[in-house]
Amino acid sequence: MPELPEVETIRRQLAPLVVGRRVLDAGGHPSAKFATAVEATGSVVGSVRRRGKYLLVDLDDDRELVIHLGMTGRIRVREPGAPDDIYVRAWWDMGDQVLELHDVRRFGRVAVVERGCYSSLATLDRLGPEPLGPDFTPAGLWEALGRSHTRVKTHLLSQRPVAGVGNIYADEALWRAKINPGRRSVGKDAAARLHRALVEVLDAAVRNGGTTLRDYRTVEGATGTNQFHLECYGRGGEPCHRCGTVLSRGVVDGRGTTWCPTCQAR
DNA sequence: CGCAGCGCCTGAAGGC
DNA sequence: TGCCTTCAGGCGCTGC
Repeated sequence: MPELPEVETIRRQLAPLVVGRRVLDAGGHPSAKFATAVEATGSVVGSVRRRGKYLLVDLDDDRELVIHLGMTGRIRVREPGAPDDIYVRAWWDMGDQVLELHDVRRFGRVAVVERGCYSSLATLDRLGPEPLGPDFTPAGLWEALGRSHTRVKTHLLSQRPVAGVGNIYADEALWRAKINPGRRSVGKDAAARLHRALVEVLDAAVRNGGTTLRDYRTVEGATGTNQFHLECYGRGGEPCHRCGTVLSRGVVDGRGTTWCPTCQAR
């Protein structure tokens, strides 16, 4: 599941391949989530940016192509004329190469919008600060968490207190910060620990090229290596690396969750 | 406006 | 072996 580190890894690889190139033709799966890919036809690609888990491809006519990878989305750049692949949900032909969104489960989506106008994309429109940028602060996180009584993990997944955190890094950061994922309020000290944990976990994951559990691949088709550094996610039933207690596995607001019942006691 | 609950998707894995 | 069920889960939408 591509979260911030995975999308950032993709962004870095994609940018030099497409910047300055013109979209000669484009198309998408007939569903509304992908059909608007065609609207980028004729535009020239500017910079490739990222906000949270959203890939933002600037176009030269004050518009931008927004791509979300959902659960199983992959970005590929291939030579034209390759055999059909039934899972290509959107494509942009740039002449001697084709940019593709490959997405088995179709949880991803594509949109072409006026630059910075995200009213049609509610989550992006109300996205929290970038966790690896200057706007993400311990005090700001504490304040954001205090505005809600939603369980802290669920709140993180909403993308509002901070951008780009999904199930893997939520579990990792909460474990590192020693916060129970089901808590409905977080004190100032705990918020500061969570802030630090999020920055450390996400920064390390970017340096490791993302976490590949099953579907995630870089633009070049490689796997990340961060899966070898996970302390909590996917380790239910195994001993906590801090205290040795067997990690619990359960469901928090419908999301599979792993935590240490000792380090992260209520 | 906030938020809980539901539906979208399909391959993999497990049960019998 | 093969069929069936369950699971994975980000996010948009609906309705209270």
